[in-house]
Amino acid sequence: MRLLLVEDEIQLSEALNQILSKNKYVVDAVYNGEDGLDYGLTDIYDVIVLDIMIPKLNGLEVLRRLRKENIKTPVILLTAKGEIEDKVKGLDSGADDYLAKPFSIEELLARLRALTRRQGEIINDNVLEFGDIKLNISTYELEGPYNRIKLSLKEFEIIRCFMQRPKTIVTKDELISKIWGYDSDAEYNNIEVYISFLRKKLVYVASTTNITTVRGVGYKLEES
Amino acid sequence: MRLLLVEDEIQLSEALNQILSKNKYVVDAVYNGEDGLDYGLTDIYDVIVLDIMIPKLNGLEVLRRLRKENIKTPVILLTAKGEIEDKVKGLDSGADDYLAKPFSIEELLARLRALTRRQGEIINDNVLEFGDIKLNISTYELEGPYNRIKLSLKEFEIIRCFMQRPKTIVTKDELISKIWGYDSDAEYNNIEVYISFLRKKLVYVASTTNITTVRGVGYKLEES
DNA sequence: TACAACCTTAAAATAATCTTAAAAACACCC
DNA sequence: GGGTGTTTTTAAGATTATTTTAAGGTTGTA
Repeated sequence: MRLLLVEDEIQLSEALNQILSKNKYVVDAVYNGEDGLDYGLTDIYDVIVLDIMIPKLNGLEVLRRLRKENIKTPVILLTAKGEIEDKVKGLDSGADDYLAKPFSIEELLARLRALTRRQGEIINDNVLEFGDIKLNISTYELEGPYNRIKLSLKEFEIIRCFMQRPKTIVTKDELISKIWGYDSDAEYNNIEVYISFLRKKLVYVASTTNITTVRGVGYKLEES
Repeated sequence: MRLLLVEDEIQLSEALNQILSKNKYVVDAVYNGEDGLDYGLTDIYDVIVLDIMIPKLNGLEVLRRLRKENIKTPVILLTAKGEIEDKVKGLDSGADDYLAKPFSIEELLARLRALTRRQGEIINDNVLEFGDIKLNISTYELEGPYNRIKLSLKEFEIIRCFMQRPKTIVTKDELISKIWGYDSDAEYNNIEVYISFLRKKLVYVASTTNITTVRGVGYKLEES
């Protein structure tokens, strides 16, 4: 689960980074609005934690521009006390949630869980499930009815995309920008190779799910 | 074993720092409540020694907020004589132990040992167990079915991390921040070297457990 | 049938990790 | 303080897993 943290107070940022990392988020921390926007635009994050009062470009502006560019990543805004009512709640800022400073870490974690859960996955501690397969987020292992097998990093990231929104099409471009980076020049064939690897492993664990190809578009994970 | 020392009297702080360091604690010293809270929130410490009468934010308040943020690090409160009865013992402050000034260093060390001992998973007096190996916390010895061998400090701390939560992945970054300090610039290769040492010692004691590597992520301790 | 998209496989390239040895730092003892 | 043994760090080459590339085969659709 990739998380972008945009917070200029170094102390707070580092504390949050530690705690979030401990809670299995892969955290990128930046310290001003400009960087926040740049990073956010890559669309590789599952959730963004965004302070409002930050240098160079304030949080609300960052959020507005992200939404304008059609980035739908869930955002939690961090606000100093009192800021919420006036500026934020009033306008439809496009945020998914707010949290007034000072906040409890537990509350932040709870809201993060809520936000990331709503994206369609069934989370069980740190396991992603669909049909008869389980993907262990912390061991990178894929488990089926009769077997379990280790996945490489790329294999893992790809099947994770599928399992986050099963039965829906994931395009090749989406996979490339999510896994290789948005400015990557990786070839479609790269994906095809990994899809082939993954299909073999799905057979190996004896799953009834399969990755079907949607010609000209991409792939989706289904139960057969 | 990482220790946070929150004490504003420079003389005392430095003296304690010296002694604690000599007793194998990795000490971070701060001199007021605010910093104490910030550092404590990072949740990287195994124990916190916290004076009550300190500037900016008093020790009890620091403790209260740590607990509110769900930081469970054991805390020893240092109190001037007479403070205990009134303020501390009465309220459920969340402290794990108290020590009235002036105290003997030996007493502090004893209580620290007691506090840090109670943390492990399967503890038998001061032995951590998993599979067919035992790790003696006070002698730094690793014991397997057919042998026993002394570990160096770093070797000990690393395998201790594994044995506190066996079968789960411990990342390299986690190990570095836990054992070398969170702002350390130790290289991954350091860990790799120690993992190699530890594997040899696991073979030497004829254990069936082994440290498996999860490429790109970290290591975990397993039974084979 | 022809073409484009896709699949599969093996090999080459890259990157992470392992292992060793030696240097440096540290602790201990006289 | 100097010598000795231990621990930690650094460095370099070997090993292994992963990722990329490339080439030829297969499939679906116009």
